[in-house]
Amino acid sequence: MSGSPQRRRLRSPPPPLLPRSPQRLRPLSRHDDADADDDDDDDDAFMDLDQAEDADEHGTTAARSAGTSATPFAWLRSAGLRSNNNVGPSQSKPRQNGAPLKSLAPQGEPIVKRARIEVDSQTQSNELIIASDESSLGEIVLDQEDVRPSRTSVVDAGATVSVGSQSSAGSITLGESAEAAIESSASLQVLSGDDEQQEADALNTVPHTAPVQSEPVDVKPTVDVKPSVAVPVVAHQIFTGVRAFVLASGTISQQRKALLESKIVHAGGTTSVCILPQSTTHIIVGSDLSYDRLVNAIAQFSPSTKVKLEVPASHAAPLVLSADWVTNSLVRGRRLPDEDFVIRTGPTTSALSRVPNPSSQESSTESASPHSPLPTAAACKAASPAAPSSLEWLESDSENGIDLVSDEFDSTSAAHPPAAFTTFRPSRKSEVPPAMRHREVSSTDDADSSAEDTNASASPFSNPKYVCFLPVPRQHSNMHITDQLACIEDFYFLSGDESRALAMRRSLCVIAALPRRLTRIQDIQSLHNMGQSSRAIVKEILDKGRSTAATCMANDPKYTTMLQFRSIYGCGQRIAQALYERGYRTIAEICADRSWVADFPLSAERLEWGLTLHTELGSQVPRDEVKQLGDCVYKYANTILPGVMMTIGGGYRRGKPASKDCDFIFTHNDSDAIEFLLPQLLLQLQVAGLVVHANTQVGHNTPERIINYHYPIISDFTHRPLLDCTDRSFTIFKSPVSGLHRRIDIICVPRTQYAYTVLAWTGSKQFNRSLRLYAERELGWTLSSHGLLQIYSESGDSEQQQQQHQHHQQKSEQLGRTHNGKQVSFVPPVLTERQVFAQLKVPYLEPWQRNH
DNA sequence: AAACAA
DNA sequence: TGTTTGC
DNA sequence: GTTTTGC
DNA sequence: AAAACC
Repeated sequence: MSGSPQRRRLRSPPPPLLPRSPQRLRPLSRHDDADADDDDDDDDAFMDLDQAEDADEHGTTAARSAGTSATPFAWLRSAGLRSNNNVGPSQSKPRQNGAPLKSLAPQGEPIVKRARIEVDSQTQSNELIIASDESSLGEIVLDQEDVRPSRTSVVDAGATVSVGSQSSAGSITLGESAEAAIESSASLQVLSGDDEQQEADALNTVPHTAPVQSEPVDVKPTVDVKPSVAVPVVAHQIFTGVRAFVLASGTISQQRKALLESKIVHAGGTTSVCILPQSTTHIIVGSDLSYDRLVNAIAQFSPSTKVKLEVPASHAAPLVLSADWVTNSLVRGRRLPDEDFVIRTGPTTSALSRVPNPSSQESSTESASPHSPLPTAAACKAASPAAPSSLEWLESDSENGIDLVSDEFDSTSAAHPPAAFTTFRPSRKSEVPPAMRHREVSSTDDADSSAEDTNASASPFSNPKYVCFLPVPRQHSNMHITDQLACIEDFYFLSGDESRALAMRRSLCVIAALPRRLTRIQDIQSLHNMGQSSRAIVKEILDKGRSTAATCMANDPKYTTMLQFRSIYGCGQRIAQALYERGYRTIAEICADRSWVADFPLSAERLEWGLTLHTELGSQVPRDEVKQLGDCVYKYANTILPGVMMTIGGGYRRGKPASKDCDFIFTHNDSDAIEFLLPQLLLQLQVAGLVVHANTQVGHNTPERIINYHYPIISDFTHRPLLDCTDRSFTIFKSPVSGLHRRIDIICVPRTQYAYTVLAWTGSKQFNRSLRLYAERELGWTLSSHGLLQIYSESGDSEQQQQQHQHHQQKSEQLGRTHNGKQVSFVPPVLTERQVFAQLKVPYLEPWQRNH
């Protein structure tokens, strides 16, 4: 199979025909950034399908990016980058002394001798960069005076400088003591060329042999090898020196734990898999744990530790903080004071340490604080002012475990915890009575009301479980709310929290579907997909007109910058983040300095196109033009294959006045006829000079055939699609209408799949996800752009048996094939979208009602 | 869904 | 098997 | 309490 | 973040 030696060759497409000169690019105009599109769907169509486009991108990028390269940022790499705007009192001293350390082995590691410290005044995030190329380093403490926005100071490594609080951004609270020191071993790291992350972590724990540098620090005027592209700041290294243990319990699930850990590590901190008094600096817990659970859990993870639940007078043991400390700090771009997030739980059991939020009654008084990321800090302060009760100590029988007081038990990434740890994990027995699992999800409530019987009274609005039952128009009476929810969704997505982004999008859909302007929070109190957080946000908007969280997020410099990057064709969340961390802050910088090419070998070509045509591809295609382009392409197609049918999908079909791209779906009643359309069509369009670049995937073709249609066709034959015959091409089209380059997707499918394909490519994305989730959970069917698959549940409660379809699939034979390990069969295909809705038992929604 | 990297 | 991107 | 969240 | 699943 595989065969494809040539496959590889095919993949290397001709270089873009367009000018690649970066210089020519104009910087992105301000306006586009934000969002003209974003959100919504712009992307519209969705579907599944296929794959990868031209150059591949993928993986690696993110990971390797960091270290490798060279480029102007090399100096950064070699230097220890460690920014630290806030050195918590708790960590500095204590750590230095008792820290368990593993010796740093690296022999040739460069050590920082001279460092350059810079405050990023632009973002006011107070990021510091410490760079150096020398070896040997001592304790370095920054002096407050030296840290001023826009100032750069050269610090000797051996010297001790103290950092006081910084005034400008108002927040950095470095230890109040002017002494707050940045422990050299903890704060300065030498990143070697590759793998900085790991090394950094490793180095982090290493105490330098000589804590104090005796070495003379040569302070020769450092040569700040500043890269041409400014802002080579490592973003948000706000957790430097932090070694956190994240307790997965309560609101912190395993998944959330992993997410928090990755964020901590990303921001310069480290994590551990158990609690070690001398190494762990913070214990991150959910704010909903009872005192008993907390004590219990901590005991299980700390072989011998004293943990205090209060802000300590001394800092000998780890601090127990709410997870909000991490998230709020990240959002704010600076490390918030520990005190505001200390879990103050008295043994007084009762007090469930609902931590920060006083008014836990969301029902009536939902202040945005409960879980909304931002405002919390403030809320905390207000709420937990006075009495820090006495410090509470938790003592666990030290014997309990092995004495692992060594770092062996620390793992930077909890991902691969040593087996040994398993023993320390809390034995969470889920002895839930198997009973009560009524599978009757019936309450799916048909679109409207119908169900909800019991307490239907609550809301005057229809309340289905899945938003695909709700008609969502493009414009509605609560745009002021949904715009802000969209902002929060985007923020979550860009920050890597896809689950929250999804939840926020579902809530957005619920609000967008309301028939009239919302005035009373009670009206949405019991609606599905409107949870505590979403309601709190909406309530705040109803009360004050604006969500604090949305506002903070919208003003977050990293977020706005990444939004810009994401507007580049070929640049997704991952690459946007990598670019940001590499120091880029504007698209113009990316155009000017191409050093990233080596870092994203798999995405480089696509990015080149995206950058070169950024302004053109970034502009929306007016409805009229979409139609005209459709006519244009259709003429070519109909000439090649008379009788061909075409539907314009995407946002156009949903009624948007302008779209991000154009989606044209072709079919033909003669099922086999469509088979050869795409290659020929592309060839014609290319010859005509309309298609400038294409990324094509052809479903069931022979290699020879593809080779014949060389040019823009890049395809692969290793796999046979589950339901064959999906030909698609993602092109860059030179519009004869506007003269601008446009993104056009051409999809060709057999008539039997057409309804499903049009449905899928019409979107919106969220509508698709919701519909597919509903189909799977409630009907046991898998919906894709090719058709419906019935999954045979082992329980054998087969509903109507479907006759299967002849379709070949790679691994399985005919009928009883498997999909994701389960037995499946095809549901008889239908010819119209309405029929698909009927099959799914979902009330039909017109395309313009699918703007979810 | 699909392509890659590991 | 896991990551990334895409719709 | 844990898993899933679209394909 | 929310809901389903066990």
